[in-house]
Amino acid sequence: MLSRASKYAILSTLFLAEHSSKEKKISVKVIAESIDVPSPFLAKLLQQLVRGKIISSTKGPNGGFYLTNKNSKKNVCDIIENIDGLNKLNECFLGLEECDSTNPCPVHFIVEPFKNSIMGKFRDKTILEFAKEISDKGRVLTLKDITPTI
Amino acid sequence: MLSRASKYAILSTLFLAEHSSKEKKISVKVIAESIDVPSPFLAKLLQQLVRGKIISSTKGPNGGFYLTNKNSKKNVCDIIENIDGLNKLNECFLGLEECDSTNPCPVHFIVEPFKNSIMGKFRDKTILEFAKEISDKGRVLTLKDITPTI
DNA sequence: ATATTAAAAGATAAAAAGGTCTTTTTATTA
DNA sequence: TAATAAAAAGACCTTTTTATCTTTTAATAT
Repeated sequence: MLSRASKYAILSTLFLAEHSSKEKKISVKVIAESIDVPSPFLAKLLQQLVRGKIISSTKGPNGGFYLTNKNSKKNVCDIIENIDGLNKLNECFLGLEECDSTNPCPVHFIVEPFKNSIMGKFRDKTILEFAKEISDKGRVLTLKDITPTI
Repeated sequence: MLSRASKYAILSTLFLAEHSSKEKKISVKVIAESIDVPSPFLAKLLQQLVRGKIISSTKGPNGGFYLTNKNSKKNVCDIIENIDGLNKLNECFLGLEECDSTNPCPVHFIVEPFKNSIMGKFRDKTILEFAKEISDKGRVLTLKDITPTI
């Protein structure tokens, strides 16, 4: 569905929304360990998100990554667009070049409503709102194996 | 979403359902040209589908690929399962190891209903029914650029 | 100023996906 | 039974994705 890159980017951004601020920047290393993702790879992604103005960063001691208010009004679609490109999500389920309601692929009318509505939700909710939901409802935010040690 | 391999496999199987029979077997070359897909790569996939009993084949002159009645009662899920494995479609949208209604990822309740409904449809309709719909409604079945030359 | 800390940048490597080519096997038909 | 046609099998290549490592740049604190 999405590339790992996009998934890591989404998780990181949500993590920053929940845990960082202009006063409390977070290093790649910490983010990578928290969501359990390879840190040099994540560094690349975060740099790209900075260039895309999805997140912010400063160098040096006490530097790191964080979200400005403006950043936190971005949405999940913006992240996907920045990393994978949006047509990754929009393209035909069977990979046909031309596939729309006038020239549909065999599964077009099964898949289309699904795609529209999911895209809608990923555009409607800001990162901030997602992050709020996460802390309110205690959603999972890591690739770590969370199976409890009984 | 799906690998190209799965997409090619679905298109080929639907193509066979529409155009082949025990009496009219079709060679990789013809299938590959019809749906516009690289033929040596498709050969591999078709061989795998044969091993998975999704399609049938015979060697030698007038040999080729075709569907038996039993084959044509398989569904799209069977094809995906054979090529990508079903968890490719089932796995968490954000790639989390543990993601279900008790331990949901941030987008779980957005994505889950759609996944279920799409999977349902891919299980309900047989290849035969899909193929009928294609010939009835004239759905597109090729990766070729079908833009008309005006 | 200098040492330090952390991101940025770039080069490189490993793995997976996608694709090709060659040889072998098997069924058909002439 | 020999020639042929087509799948099966397997080795190999290419590109993309994922991941790592090293060096450079820029803030900050001392």
